[in-house]
Amino acid sequence: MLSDFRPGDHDHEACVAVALDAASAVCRERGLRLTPLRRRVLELVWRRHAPSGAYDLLEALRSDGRRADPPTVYRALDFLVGNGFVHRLESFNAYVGCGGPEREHNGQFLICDGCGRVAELEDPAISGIIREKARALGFRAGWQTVEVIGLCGECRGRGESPA
Amino acid sequence: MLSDFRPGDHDHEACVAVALDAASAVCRERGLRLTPLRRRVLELVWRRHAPSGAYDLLEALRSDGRRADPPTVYRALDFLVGNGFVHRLESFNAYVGCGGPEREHNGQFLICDGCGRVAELEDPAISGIIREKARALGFRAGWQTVEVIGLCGECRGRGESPA
DNA sequence: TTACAGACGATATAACGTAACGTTCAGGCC
DNA sequence: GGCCTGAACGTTACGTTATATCGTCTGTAA
Repeated sequence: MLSDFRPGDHDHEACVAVALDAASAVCRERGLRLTPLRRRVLELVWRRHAPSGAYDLLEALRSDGRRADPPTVYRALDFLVGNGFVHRLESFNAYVGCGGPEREHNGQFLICDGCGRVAELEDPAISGIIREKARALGFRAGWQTVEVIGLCGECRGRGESPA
Repeated sequence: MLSDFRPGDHDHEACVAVALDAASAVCRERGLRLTPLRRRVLELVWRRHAPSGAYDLLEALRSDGRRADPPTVYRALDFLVGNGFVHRLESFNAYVGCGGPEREHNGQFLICDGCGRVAELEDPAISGIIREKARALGFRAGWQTVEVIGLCGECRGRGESPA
């Protein structure tokens, strides 16, 4: 698992800092430029464990006092998604921080319908069986989008009903 | 498997007709109204084995001479998706006909990057392992979105390169 | 210092989707 | 038939998500 449903009381500042440090390190390693804008967008994405929409991020950038328009945030997201620091959730048109940017991967996402939090798996059994079943039909699988809506443990405990 | 990559030379008219007849039958059974508009949208979706965007469908309705605006096509799609005649591909914001509308299901989609055609699986091994892996994390899985981009057999044969 | 490339600013527009309200039409009932 | 009702549809307006294009700035290196 690459990122878990963090308990509500975890040290979120530390959690964000770790993610930013990891991104810095990876960029240094690969000769990528983690510019202030890109770093800021990554931070904004990480500040919520729930998915952020591009226009939420845009508004946040503007609250920083920065002049920002859609291409600004989309360019930053392109960089972050392209280099594996952030994932896009297709079924939400939204973005979440990646828990393991050090290596390429094709994760699976559990999205809680109660609290909106997201956990990221990278389970070879899942990706493997999908690849195999596809291959049996003559299909060579490239990228897999696996997104599951449901209820996390905490929300089930609180008796949240699925939408 | 609910629908395959049909060979380029299959009898597409028949293929569309079968889908429309199946939908008619299901609607009759369930007391649903397959109105001319809904039927027409379903037909338009089926005329391509590749996904159709809502605005493509809108334009096609207009070419029919019909006055149509976005809510028209979205309402028809809501009906068709809600009752299982059509699936929405989240990663494309697009729609494809469903090969097995008779019963509820949560399929998996193989989308060819070469020709755009889509195959629909309903493989219990895939949905099962996802549900199990999620459960191991305390997560109760509801709806699964599984969409795989890759190359179908025909396109691999033609040497199409993945994008 | 010049040349170059990548990042960003700025404007405009494309693509996808929904809210709200009025009208029409099919089906049931008297 | 005439009336009622609710679903479907028409219509206007708007909200949300994403991209094209071109100009400017800045850091790097010849």
